[in-house]
Amino acid sequence: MEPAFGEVNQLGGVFVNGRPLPNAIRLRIVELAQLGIRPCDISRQLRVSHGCVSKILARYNETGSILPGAIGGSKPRVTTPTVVKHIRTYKQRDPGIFAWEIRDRLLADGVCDKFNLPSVSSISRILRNKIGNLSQQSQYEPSKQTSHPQPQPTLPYNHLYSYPTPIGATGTKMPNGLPTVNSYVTAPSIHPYHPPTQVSPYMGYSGTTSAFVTGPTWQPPSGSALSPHSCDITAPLAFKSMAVTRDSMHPVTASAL
DNA sequence: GTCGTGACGGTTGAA
DNA sequence: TTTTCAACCGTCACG
Repeated sequence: MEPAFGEVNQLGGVFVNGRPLPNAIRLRIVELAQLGIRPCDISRQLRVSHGCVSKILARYNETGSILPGAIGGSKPRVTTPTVVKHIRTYKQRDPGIFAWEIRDRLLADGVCDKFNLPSVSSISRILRNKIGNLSQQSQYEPSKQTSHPQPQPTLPYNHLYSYPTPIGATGTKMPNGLPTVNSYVTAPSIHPYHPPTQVSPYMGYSGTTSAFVTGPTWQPPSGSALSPHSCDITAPLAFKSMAVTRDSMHPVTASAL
């Protein structure tokens, strides 16, 4: 894991395997596409594989976000304290109850929905590990809250996955639920990347990534009709805040520094 | 020549 | 502290 130099693709572009392209590049891809430039030309121009261009554009069309998905982590926990509590209750009421019956009951009682319903094996594990050796009082009883409270499990991934509409926090969102491309634009706002001082994997892109926002070759679109999502150019901060919340994903800052 | 897609090797972070 | 696992990434090759 020493991505200081990155790798060079067939087009001569530099990338870091396993890491997302910089936001500036991603943004540039979307911008060029909206200017009517074909993906194959974008691919050549930015030296990004056409598969990647295709993927980023597809994602943008689908989610309205140029940002990559959340890398790493685990699925949100479904065995919340509440769920465990209910399972324990079911078990106490009916010691012979099967895990699958508990599962059905959790669903029927509205404790869980189909999205956060624990698997039978999870329930079995709970019965074995948390309830089987539970004396009488619960470790989740408020009166027994000696350790730190369990992290609220109903939102564990939301903070990561919320950025398909990444600027929702700032309220810059189009009626269709998608942010505008232009909301990401405006040079000073796109500063998630420290300019590659020495050896950035992205120096292969016709200059630094900051060249995309400050260089003479790219004028930020001024809210013309090129955005299918209309033209809100009032959100330079939107991108900035988004970048801040996701700055950990930045290849340069995360890997090369 | 263009584009969509799946395999692949890689990174990441929660459990 | 280390390992495991499942998410994601971009590239490449194929059709």
